[in-house]
Amino acid sequence: MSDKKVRVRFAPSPTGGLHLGGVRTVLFNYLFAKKHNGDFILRIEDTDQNRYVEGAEQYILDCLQWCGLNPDESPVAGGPFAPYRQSERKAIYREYAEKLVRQGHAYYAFDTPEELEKNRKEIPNFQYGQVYRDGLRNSLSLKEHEVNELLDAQTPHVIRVKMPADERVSFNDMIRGYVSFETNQVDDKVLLKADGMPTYHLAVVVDDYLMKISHALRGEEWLPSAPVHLLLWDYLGWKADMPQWAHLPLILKPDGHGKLSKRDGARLGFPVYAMNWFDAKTGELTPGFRELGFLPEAFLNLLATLGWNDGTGREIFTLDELVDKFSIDRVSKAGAKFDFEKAKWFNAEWIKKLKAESLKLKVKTILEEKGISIADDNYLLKVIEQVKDRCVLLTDFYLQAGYFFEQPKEYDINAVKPKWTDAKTEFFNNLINTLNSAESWQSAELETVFKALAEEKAIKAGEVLLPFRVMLVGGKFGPHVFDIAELLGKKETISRIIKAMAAFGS
RNA sequence: GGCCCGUUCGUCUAGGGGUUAGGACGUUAGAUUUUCAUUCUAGAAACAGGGGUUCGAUUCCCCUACGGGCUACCA
Repeated sequence: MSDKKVRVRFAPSPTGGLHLGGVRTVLFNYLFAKKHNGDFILRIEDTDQNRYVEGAEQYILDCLQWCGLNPDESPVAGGPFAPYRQSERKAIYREYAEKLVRQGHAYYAFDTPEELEKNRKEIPNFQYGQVYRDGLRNSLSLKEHEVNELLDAQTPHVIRVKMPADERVSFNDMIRGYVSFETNQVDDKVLLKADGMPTYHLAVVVDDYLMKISHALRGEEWLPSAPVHLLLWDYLGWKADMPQWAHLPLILKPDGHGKLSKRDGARLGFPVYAMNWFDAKTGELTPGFRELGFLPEAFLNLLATLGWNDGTGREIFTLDELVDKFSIDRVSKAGAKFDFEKAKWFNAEWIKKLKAESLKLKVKTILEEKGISIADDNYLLKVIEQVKDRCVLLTDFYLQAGYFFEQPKEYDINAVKPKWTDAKTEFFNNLINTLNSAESWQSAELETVFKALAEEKAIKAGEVLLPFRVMLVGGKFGPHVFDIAELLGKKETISRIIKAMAAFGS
């Protein structure tokens, strides 16, 4: 690593929710920056007015905050290179685009979208570049006075980069190694749109330069446009300051093939966004990992190990540990299919790993959303400790912990009824009395008392254990019954037995 | 179609000229838990194909196949 300060950026466009691939790109940028004591910058690419969605910027900020990947500089945090919203930097881009035109590396193009559309339809393999640019309406093909007239008349136009002929552009990708392109194959990308907004190609170069970005980590889908960016860095005279590139492998659909997309979530039954995203334009709600019950620690962890590993076989890492272990040369080249089962495993591991105290707030929220009010935080802590090993998602706490706070609304009758006998009725009636007179209320003692009574009534403990569980819990699940009874307390336990007896219809 | 990138169990991956090709998820079987889950043990499961180079190739090279990405006044 050179002694130049490491500065990386993530530049999402506020056109929708934050995708899995997006979060992973942020994460890798963040890890890389922090690993080298550098800065992580958030820039907003809000230059596409057609696709811009109100609220998306805030949503992205919220996602990053949920994940704990807070930027050092951003439209909100501010910073020395403000503004960080590209729409607010419009004038800057125009200046550089015009400079490129003056240098002869870019030109004005007056073709309308309709004309271009027609060409694409009629000419096979049409591309605005080497082969066809002379036949189109631009400042390269038109006479100077014609161009000036068009410009004076405020004719809508774009600025396109002029790709050179017969050159080979190459660079060394931090992940892929040597990559090279033939300039003849690359088209003259639009740099500045007719509305004066820059395209990604111009903006990324100008902003990365101005914001002193040292390393650019982005998705592999950007690889084909890398030569455009490389050339721009060169033409603008900034070659020496060009960041080092890294193109991250894509996250693919778990079935079939292709890049994971928003639609896949609904189709395959798992989220593809970090958090719920409500699109105000379409009125559509796309579910997120957070609301499904994922811990941010697990979410980050699973994303980090999708395409990266530390070489030891270890899979569970905290964010700090990831920062410590991260190394760009251990990022794999091949795309990874997303596996929701493994994602859930990560979450289960994290729920087990985290202390009840760390889970408390989130569990409390989930229970309260289900209408369960929590009066005693200490009690909640004990409950969480009891059940957290059996939860895969945070939302599982409703099923696994809910009965500690309210009596079962219904019982798994089928588990009890067929084997119910008068002897059992008698047993439980006796049990109520026994428990009523119990002096202490400890799990182990309750178990002793319970079993002694069973023996006295000549009933196998196993015969009444399950009914007892169903009385307290409502179903055939949960921790050790007597631990549950202990937590529930004397009064509540007895009350549940009485209530259930009635429900069992005995 | 063109260009670019990629290819180890079903999935995520480790490895790397000579290995019983390792781990994890999932799966199967068993143990423990008088429920369920956890936990534990064991099992099945992979180097895309063809040519080189080499004493030896899954590993290096080439070709093919397959997969993916890009090919917008979207990012």
